[in-house]
Amino acid sequence: MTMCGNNTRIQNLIPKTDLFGELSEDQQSEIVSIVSIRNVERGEIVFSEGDEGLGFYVLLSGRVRIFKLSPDGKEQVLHFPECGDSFGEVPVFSGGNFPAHAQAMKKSELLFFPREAFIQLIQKDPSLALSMLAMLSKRLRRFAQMVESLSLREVPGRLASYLIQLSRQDQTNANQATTTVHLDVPKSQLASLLGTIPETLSRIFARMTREGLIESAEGNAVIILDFHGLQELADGERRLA
Amino acid sequence: MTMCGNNTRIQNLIPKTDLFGELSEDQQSEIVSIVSIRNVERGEIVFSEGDEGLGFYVLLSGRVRIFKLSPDGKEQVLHFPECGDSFGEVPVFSGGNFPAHAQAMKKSELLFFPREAFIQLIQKDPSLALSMLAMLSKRLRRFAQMVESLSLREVPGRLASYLIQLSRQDQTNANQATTTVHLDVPKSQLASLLGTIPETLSRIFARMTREGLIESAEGNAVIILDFHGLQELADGERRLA
DNA sequence: CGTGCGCTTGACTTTTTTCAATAAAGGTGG
DNA sequence: CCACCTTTATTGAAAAAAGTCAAGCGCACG
Repeated sequence: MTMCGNNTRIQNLIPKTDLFGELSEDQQSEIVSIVSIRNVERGEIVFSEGDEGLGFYVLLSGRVRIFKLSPDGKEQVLHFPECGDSFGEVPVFSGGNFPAHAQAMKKSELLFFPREAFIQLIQKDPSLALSMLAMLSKRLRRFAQMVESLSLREVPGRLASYLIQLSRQDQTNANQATTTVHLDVPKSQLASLLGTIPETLSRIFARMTREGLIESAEGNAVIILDFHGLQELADGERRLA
Repeated sequence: MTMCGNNTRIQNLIPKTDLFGELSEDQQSEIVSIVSIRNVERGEIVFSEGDEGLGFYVLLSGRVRIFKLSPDGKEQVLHFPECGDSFGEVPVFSGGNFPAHAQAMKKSELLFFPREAFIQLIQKDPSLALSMLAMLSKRLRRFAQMVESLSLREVPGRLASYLIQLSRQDQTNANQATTTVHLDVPKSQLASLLGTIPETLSRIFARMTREGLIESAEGNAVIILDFHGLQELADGERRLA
């Protein structure tokens, strides 16, 4: 039920996703035939925790956050899908409802995969199943990491890990004495991803600056001075004053 | 390379697992042909975080804990597989190493599934893939719950949730005014599962007792008096003095 | 009948959150 | 282009939650 123009766009983007990139052209057109596209505006809720999970999504463009909400309104971000990543798959395979909320942080394009049709596709095509298993396994690994991080490390260590991780992804040379990384989300959202609040995050950036680990954290740019020091923080071998 | 006696035992147990219960007899014997059995003693490490993941396990009998270790020796339990549950699947599908440690808490019997052979099985048999997707999805849901719990709720709320969950599983009537639940792990391990330490857990049991939410928590038996009060604690609508 | 391990309790410290106030930044409409 | 307003970020002071350290109890097991 998608328009022709959309189908062309989908056909161009499907091959770039982890999930479908390795499929044959025939298989890819089968995918195209079951998906629909959904455009969402900044702030729009894609789905809420507890909604019936009739299918899952793939992020084509824009930015979405997946998060939990506590009774008193505090938020914990579970993850930010990258473009090409799927989200909301859990109820597709285990039934029931979405385990978390999904909200667009800016205008975004999503693909929607209806549950039944997708399961039929998997049954015809084990390699698709393996791709999905790989996707869920990676997520599981990151969640395990997150649990460890929340429980076993203090906020400075979690932030240090995050900065190191970012600097690895960033094209700039991670072994330079001085490296600039660019936060891909507002600091308030980063706080929520790290399991803390903006005030605490702000104070820790300030302490890191005082100790010469970073030069500054202004706007979304963090200038790293002491890579090795950050690594020690992340490993719990060092602590901030 | 398993002995005949073991094969019989495996054949009896395979049908009881979530993963393989719905397969045909032919498919089940294919499973039997690739697995090997592994017996472990109390305290024995099944695998360590960072080990190469050459396959995954299914718990047949006994008890195993999956946990993370911090540099300074603190532990966070990720989960306790039930009999019939698989664990250590992540590297099978996403490659790389085990994301956590697995240790037997008592003498246990495990099935080992070698990676390559299992993947070939999946390729022949999409319903096996769907079972595994369901297993990983359920785990993902529980991990998301755990992250929420660690980040958004205090220890009393986490413990209350755990007790309520236990009482639902327990055969005894959950709507009785007074219900006794039996902890299936030592309190020190429960503390680690809840992301805290034994001292804190102990103090919270004491506070719950003082407030009349439970009558006692002696040994592994917790006698619940005020089910509704626990629910309020879990939902953050109430706090301990 | 010790010995050791798991559990409990107390006093104290550390980390993080809460509350409040202010400053800076970004977008909108006059 | 600027004034305004909302959102986002920072900083301080105080409170709360949980962790550390230390000591003691009780029960199981050798």
